[in-house]
Amino acid sequence: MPKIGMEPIRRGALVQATIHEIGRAGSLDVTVTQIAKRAGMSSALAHHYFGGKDQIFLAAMRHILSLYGAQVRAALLGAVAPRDRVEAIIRANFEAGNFRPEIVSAWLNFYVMSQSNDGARRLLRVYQRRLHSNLVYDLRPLVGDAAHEVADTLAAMIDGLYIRRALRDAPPNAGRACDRVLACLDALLEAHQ
Amino acid sequence: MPKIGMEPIRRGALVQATIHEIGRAGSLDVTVTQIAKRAGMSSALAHHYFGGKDQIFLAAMRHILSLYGAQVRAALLGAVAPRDRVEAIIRANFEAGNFRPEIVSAWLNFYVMSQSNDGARRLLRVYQRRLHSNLVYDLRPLVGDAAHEVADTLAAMIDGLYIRRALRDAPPNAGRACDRVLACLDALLEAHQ
DNA sequence: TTTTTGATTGACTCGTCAATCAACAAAAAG
DNA sequence: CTTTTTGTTGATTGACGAGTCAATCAAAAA
Repeated sequence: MPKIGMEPIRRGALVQATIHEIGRAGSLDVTVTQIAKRAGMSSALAHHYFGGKDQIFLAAMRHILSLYGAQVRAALLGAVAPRDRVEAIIRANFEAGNFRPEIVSAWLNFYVMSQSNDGARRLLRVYQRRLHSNLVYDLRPLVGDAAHEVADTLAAMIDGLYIRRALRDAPPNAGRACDRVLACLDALLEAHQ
Repeated sequence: MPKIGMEPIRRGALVQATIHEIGRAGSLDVTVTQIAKRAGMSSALAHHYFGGKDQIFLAAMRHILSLYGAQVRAALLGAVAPRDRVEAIIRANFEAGNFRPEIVSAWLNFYVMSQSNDGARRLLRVYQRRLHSNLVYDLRPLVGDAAHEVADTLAAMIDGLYIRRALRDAPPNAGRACDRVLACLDALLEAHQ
């Protein structure tokens, strides 16, 4: 069975399995053996490819973030006017997949991890900066110097709505939440002329 | 030394030590022995009084929540008009102590814990419900049936701003964040007549 | 004074888990 | 047909940590 070119396949399988297991457990209390088993290999192989448990988690999070980034970029392709672009960014954040339980679990644990792990902290900062600057870029034509302020407000709302999914049996306000942010956006735009 | 009536003192010391250690570690990867040591006793005694690690964490979180509740109640004493009362609730959430690193750490870990621990889930739901109903009570005279919607928006912003403190070296926008929520509140009130 | 009772701990058990390693299998290279 | 490279695992190690228990200590009650 051992063919060549297994590495990317194994890495991908481990990343998928990690996300799945984190979702199942709701925490990072997941053993490398569990992850490896779900990915169809031994724990030794997981260590071989990733080096350690933290690396596996970071790889999973990097994967989630890259999907997220692609969604935002895709959403921005069809939008031209600043107002539409801001809406597109917000909508991208609320796309179906992003609120799956495993993804929410991963995010919550990622926040915790970023408090003690340098790699996670850097990664989180990248995400926050990118969201912020994306928003500011299109908000500036709309509200001028208040762009930073409005961007922070919107970003906080987006993150906050994630937290409210921490309760497993949260009400099914999937797109409802998105509309709420958009309503807030309109109110803020109005307030700044 | 063994006198009578030690229990409440020991429990209090353990709760304090737990909050402190969670802040130090940034995660729940804290041993009962560490906590007990900081509280000036053996780990066996911690188990004796609380029964298990989870119970200790929950007690710490209940303590944090009770302090928070008291702050909100105190803030509401001086406010009469609905608009002022809503502002009081928001300001209470941003009071100095609530954003200390240990408290933020405790909250982040609490969210994670609530995904797998029933006690934590119940406790979190209590907090969310109370904040929501407090806000709705005073928002209804201001915006009518939109009160629920506005309350959710404000609650999400408050929670979201907590998350942004996950990065240890977050910018020192202590009261700045509060003003941002208030600005959003005004914009939303305006939007709903 | 004796007994009871709460406070307290050191030592121990039992389980878990990350990480390592030696060894084996198959394909590619020479 | 050897040698090297890549893939793969079972077995093991070493450390750590939650929870238990029997035993000790001192005050208070009888």
